[in-house]
Amino acid sequence: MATVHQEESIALLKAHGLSVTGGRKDILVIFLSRKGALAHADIEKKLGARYDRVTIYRTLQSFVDKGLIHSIPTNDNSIRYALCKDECASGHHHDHHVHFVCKRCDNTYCLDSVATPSIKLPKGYSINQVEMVVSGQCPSCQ
Amino acid sequence: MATVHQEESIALLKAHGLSVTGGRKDILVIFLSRKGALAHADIEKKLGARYDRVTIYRTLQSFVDKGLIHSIPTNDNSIRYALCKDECASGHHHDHHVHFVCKRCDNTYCLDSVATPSIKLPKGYSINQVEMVVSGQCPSCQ
DNA sequence: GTAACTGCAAAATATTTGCATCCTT
DNA sequence: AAGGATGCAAATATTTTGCAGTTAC
Repeated sequence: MATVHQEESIALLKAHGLSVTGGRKDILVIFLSRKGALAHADIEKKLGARYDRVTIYRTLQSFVDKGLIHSIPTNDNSIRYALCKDECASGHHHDHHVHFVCKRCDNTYCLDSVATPSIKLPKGYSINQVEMVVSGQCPSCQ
Repeated sequence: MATVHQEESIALLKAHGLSVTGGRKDILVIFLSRKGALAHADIEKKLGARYDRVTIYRTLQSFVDKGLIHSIPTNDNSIRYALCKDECASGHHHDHHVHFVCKRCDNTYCLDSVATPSIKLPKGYSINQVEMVVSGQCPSCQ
């Protein structure tokens, strides 16, 4: 199982034009094995002291740049990252799904099956991107 | 005009159970005269060196606590604050309107006239709050 | 007069940058 | 071998906390 994610992470890195290194593999495996979104601090905790904090910053940034992960806005100032779906091209994210934050267990999920509803804005606004973050309680916490 | 906001800010502070002080008045006047949302840094810049940075932190926090302003999540890690509508009670925000971030001028607007569309989640999720942030170009920047 | 707000100093935390070294391709 | 990734040190930025003095009610 860990092996599966190992190989998948290598393939993903290559597919996104990133060189395969230990740190990138390990961080990507964390994303692959844990479905929810992760904050910088979560990753640091899960990695133990294996990598420098600076490396994590740079790795996450490179993942975002290459369209491997995307950031999810939260109102508590903690940016979280989640894996992108295949449609995400480098630099152009098309994550038109809804993010769910559980107020009980604090996990963040990407509800891939739920599309962001279409929305109509007043005259003069052009829409580029829509982010929708729903909070409440997830199934495990009911 | 500035006078109008002065008096309005005093009334708002009292209505929300906050004592009226110079700093709170000045910060609230900024929110009242500038319709868009503001980040901590924006406020600090507009205030000049009149108040300590710590005071601004604490003032914003007290405004949020008392339901005077609410925070808007953005994906660039900068929390922005905007005035709440009347329906916002202390601690219980009911901001079911859409936030719009202009990618050109970087202003954030609360589109009060636009309600967040209703959404249906998979079984097991209970919805507590919905945040919707649309980005693109605002009318002034077209 | 009392409770709460403010400024200052300082601590704690988070993020960025430069550079030398090491690793991937 | 060359370019990029990493670790370390340090600079910078952000946020929090404690305390003494001041102000609002």
